[in-house]
Formats: sequence, structure tokens, C-alpha cells
Amino acid sequence: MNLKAERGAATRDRVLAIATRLFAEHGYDGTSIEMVLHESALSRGALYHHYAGKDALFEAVLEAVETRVGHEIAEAVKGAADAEEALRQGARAWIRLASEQVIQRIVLIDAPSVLGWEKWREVEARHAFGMLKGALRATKAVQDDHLEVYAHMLLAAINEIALLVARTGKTEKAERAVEDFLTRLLAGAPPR
Amino acid sequence: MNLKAERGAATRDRVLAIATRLFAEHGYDGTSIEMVLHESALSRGALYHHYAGKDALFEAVLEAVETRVGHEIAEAVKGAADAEEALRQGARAWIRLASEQVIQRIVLIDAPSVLGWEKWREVEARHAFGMLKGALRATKAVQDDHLEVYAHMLLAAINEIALLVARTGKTEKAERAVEDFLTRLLAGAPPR
DNA sequence: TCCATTACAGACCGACTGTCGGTCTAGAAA
DNA sequence: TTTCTAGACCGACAGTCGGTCTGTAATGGA
Repeated sequence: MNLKAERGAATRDRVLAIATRLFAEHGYDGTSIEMVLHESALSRGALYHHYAGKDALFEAVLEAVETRVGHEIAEAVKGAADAEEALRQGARAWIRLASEQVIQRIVLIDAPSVLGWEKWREVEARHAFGMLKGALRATKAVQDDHLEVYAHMLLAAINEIALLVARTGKTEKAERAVEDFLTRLLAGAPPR
Repeated sequence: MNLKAERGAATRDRVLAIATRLFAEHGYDGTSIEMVLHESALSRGALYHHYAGKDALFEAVLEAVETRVGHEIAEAVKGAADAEEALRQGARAWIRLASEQVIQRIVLIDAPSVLGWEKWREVEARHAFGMLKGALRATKAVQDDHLEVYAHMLLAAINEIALLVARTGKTEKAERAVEDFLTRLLAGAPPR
């Protein structure tokens, strides 16, 4: 049970790579199963043997992309002196990573509408959101019962900027604004 | 040339109302033109006479929803004492409005993927984003060349919370966190 | 050797979007 | 009054797409 398993895994990987490219280029709706079939020189039966449907294929693609991104951000944050520094470096790394169309289209634009917001959030919690929440907690700048909401706001804000930068190209300016944004947020709760 | 024009406008409105409800309930992909046809007791030809296609119909729906939301938020902000107060009241009103499924599904989830991010942004600029940017400028808490980016981050953050509240129901808690978030942001740029 | 399991093939189905030739009628023009 | 035009509306149809189903080949454990 080795040759068979390996062949199957290889096919799945091939399909995954092709689907990732197509989804990124043409979006979920603009990509037909037919296209994937054609490029992978596979039959319908084979594809549906490995993936339950178009949605499931998309979800597998999303999962793979998120995993890769997670590793790259972890790498970028490695040398950070403290929690706040890690948060800043992570944010910067994320914005730069998200210049890739693969991430923009698949993770930020199509995923919520294809999988539904709940499912998307669940996937994010295991990756980008989870990391950010951890980093934010480590800074101790936010009281515990606001942590969840803060992490949501922060991630959404940074995602938006990633998309913005991808269109306008004003990377430095946006990064400075995000730095400023983070500085204000981390300044600690003012007296009310 | 009056009866004819009126009849046409009435048909467009009828279709728009039905499409809005269906898009909100089943999402863009889950709503078929066939459904709209059936509920509006109209023929394919007639519908395609008034709207260029499914995308165009969706865009018309989005525009109508955004316009309504714009009015309601303007109403909510009316009595605000100063710019900061207006921003806070606007944010709160927006979060509460976004408890409607119509707004969540159509404006926040489906629009970016159906129309594409650029088109979506363009529509938003004429409505929610435009208002928020104006309000933020009026507070003078953000330097001019960061204004655009800040407005993006802020809107994205608030939108995210609107979706979060819609799922978890913890309105008060989320609103307090947003209040806190705004307070920190508006506290002014710290010395660097 | 036998057989269960897995990989793969491709015909087929129903549903969907968008097109196209055409009808009907209000109301302007003659 | 008669004629003509533009716009509202109709429904058959083509083409595409996602997904199903039956069947075949080959691997590897019993």
C-alpha cells in the first residue's frame, strides 16, 4: 500500500497546485472544474474521487495557502526582541505577503463568500487570526475580555491595508500609517 | 410616454425588492435568476431588458442598500455635539444596522467577490467609506496623509465587528471594545 | 490465487445564465 | 383617424457547468 498511496497523494498535490493558480487568477466563480481537469489532464471521475466537490477543492487550496503563510510569518517574527516588536514585524510581513494575488483573491476576497463567514473564521482562527491573537495577548496592552474583539479588528484592518497596498502600490506610506495605528492602539487604555 | 415609463420603473423596483431579499437569504450564488423570475412573475426577456445580467442586478441591489444605509447613518449622527461624537455614534449605528442579514450578506460578504474589490471599493467610497473618511477628517486626530489609510483600517475593523456581533450576539461587549478602540486611536499621535 | 480497495475514466443529467427573434401596446407623427 | 416607432415583455433555445454513476485497471494484503 505504498505505490498506490503515493500516486494518489501526487495526484492530489498536482490538482491542488493547478487549482490554486486558477483560483488566484480567475477567482472561484471564474474557474471551472473543466479548466482544472484540462490542465491536470485528469478525468472528472478521478478529481471527484479525491475531492468531494468544487467547494472542498477550494477549501483544500485555502488551507494549503494559509499554512504556507503561517510558516512564513512565523519565520519573519523569529528574531523579535519583545511581544510588541513581534506584532509589528508580523503585521509588516503579512502586508508584504499579501501582495501575492494568490493570497488576496483566495484568502481575502473569495473565501468568505464561498465557505461562508463562519467557516472562514474557523479556518482563520487556526492560522493568521490565531497567531495575531497570541501576539496581541503577549503584549498585555489589551484587557483580556476585549482581546477577541481587538484581534478581529486588528486583523481586519491589516487585511484591508494588504488589499489597498496591492492596488495602489504605496507600500511605504501604508506601512507607516499601520505603524502609527499600532502605536496608538498599544499605548494602553487611557483613563475613562 | 408616461404610462410606459412608469410601468417600466415599477417593474424594475419590484424586481429589485425581490432580488434584494433573495440575495440576502441565499447569497449571490445560491440565488438563481429563475427564482427571481418566478417570484416576480416576469419573463426572462423582460428581466434581461431591464438589467444587463445577474451581476448588474446585484450591483443595482447593492447600490440601493448602500443608499438606504447612508441615510440611516446620517440620521443617527445628526445630533452629535462634535466630530468625535459623530464618529462614535456613526460607528455604533453602523454596527447595529449591520445586524440585518441584507447588509451582512450583500454588502460585506458577497460584494467584494462578485463585483471585484476595485468596484466594491468604488461603491463604498460613495457611501459608508466616504462618510467615515469625512468624519475622521473632521476630528483632526489623524494627519492628512494618513487619513485615507486610517479610514480604510477603521471601516474594515468596524465591518468585521458588525459581522462578529451578528454571529455571537454579544453586542454590548463588542461595542465597549470598539469604543475603547476608537478612544485609543483618537488619542492623537504619540511622540516617536 | 483471490479479492478488497483504490485510482481513474468518461458518458450522462439537471440546472443555470444569457441570447434572440418576435409580439404587443402606448402615444407621437402624419 | 391612421401610421409608425420605441420600449415592455415573452419564451424557446444554446451553451456551460457542477456533480453523479457505472465501469475498468491495477495494487497489495490475506
